[in-house]
Amino acid sequence: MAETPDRRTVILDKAAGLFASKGIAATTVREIAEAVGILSGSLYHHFTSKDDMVDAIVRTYLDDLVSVYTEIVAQESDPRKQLTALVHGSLSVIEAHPHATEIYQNSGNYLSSLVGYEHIKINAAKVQKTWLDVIGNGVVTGVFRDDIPPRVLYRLIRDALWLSVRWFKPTHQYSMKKFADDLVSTFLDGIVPR
Amino acid sequence: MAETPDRRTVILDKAAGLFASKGIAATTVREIAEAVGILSGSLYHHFTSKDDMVDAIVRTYLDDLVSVYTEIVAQESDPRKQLTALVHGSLSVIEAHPHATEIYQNSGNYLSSLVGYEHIKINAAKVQKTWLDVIGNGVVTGVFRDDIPPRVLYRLIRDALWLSVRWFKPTHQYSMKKFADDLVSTFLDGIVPR
DNA sequence: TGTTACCGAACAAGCGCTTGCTACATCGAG
DNA sequence: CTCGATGTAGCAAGCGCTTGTTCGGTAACA
Repeated sequence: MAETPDRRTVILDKAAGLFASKGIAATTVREIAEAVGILSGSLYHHFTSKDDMVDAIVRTYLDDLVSVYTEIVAQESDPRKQLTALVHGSLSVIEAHPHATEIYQNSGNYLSSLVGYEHIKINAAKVQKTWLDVIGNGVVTGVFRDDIPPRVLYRLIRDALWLSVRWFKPTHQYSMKKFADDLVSTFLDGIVPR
Repeated sequence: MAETPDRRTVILDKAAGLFASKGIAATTVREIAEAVGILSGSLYHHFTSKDDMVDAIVRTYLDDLVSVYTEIVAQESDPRKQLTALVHGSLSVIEAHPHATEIYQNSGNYLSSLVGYEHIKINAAKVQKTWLDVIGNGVVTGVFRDDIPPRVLYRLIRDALWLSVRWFKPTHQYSMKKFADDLVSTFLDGIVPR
């Protein structure tokens, strides 16, 4: 166990918080340094550039997400249960990396200009494929409706799910798990009472 | 009919396109000027600042949105039909102001630092209240389920609806109207066949 | 002759990043 | 145990560049 958390980790934490709340371009390296308690030049002992920090944040986040998704599709085969697990799994990743999630959802156009963008694109494609496979499988087996294109269903769920990081904060009365159940139920059963 | 479209309008159009695709902070006034075919300094004959352009773009957009919503709730009383009309109305506003929509959805943290932010906040509150009233009314009258908080339902629909500006482009086979119907149907009836 | 639209050139501020240097901890050789 | 060598972390200063913005001049037009 590290008694003192790694300096590099602290910097990434502070940077992620700033990137998430102000945007990447609007956050200066001087602000990041001040949040950590050092001067801006000293940041470059730990990272080669500002974009290097961004890359490290997003990379960790996406790797975690992909590994969670991989395990879900390996352990479950029923599309309905898979979809439920994907929602719960995604929200647990949001809880683990709230700042990174927000950065990834908000700053897509900045990320696409990064040097390490290939790695991001590959993982993003994996994530999308997972959802499309699960939904497509559900349509084929008849547990999901077939009159709406799977890619449309995916996008609706995807956006509603991931943008919750912008507004949803769990409370005693309304936990993250309850929210996940409600989200799943809304999409599976609809708003109109059955 | 204006034979030559207003210079100011042309500038706002080009600026909105750049803001939407690259982000506001990442777009320079020199880029905007070059897109119009003038020098950066000449922009300041038409606008007092870069933020002034942003404000004009978002202001027009939100005013249009609020007026569309106002007419909908005035002409329709059934919550289910109101919700359907809100979705269709929103998507027509997206078609009319695609760039402004994207700016508003993506650059919230930049907008919140604007001087004219009060006007934005007021209209944003009006929009939210419209949705919450419609959903809340549906819950009270029993046409919408009551086991999920209305503000959660609102957010799920809102995010799925407005983020479609990022990915949905109507085609011959799949029109905007069809997409609107599918989105309404997904939320009202759910993904599982009834 | 005034007004409108724009040019051309510049300005101050702020940006990411680099550099030369110091203080301190660690550690193997004597 | 001691002591020089080495690596780590940070400071202080500033460089080159880009940014939004300003301003005097000018050409076309009414």
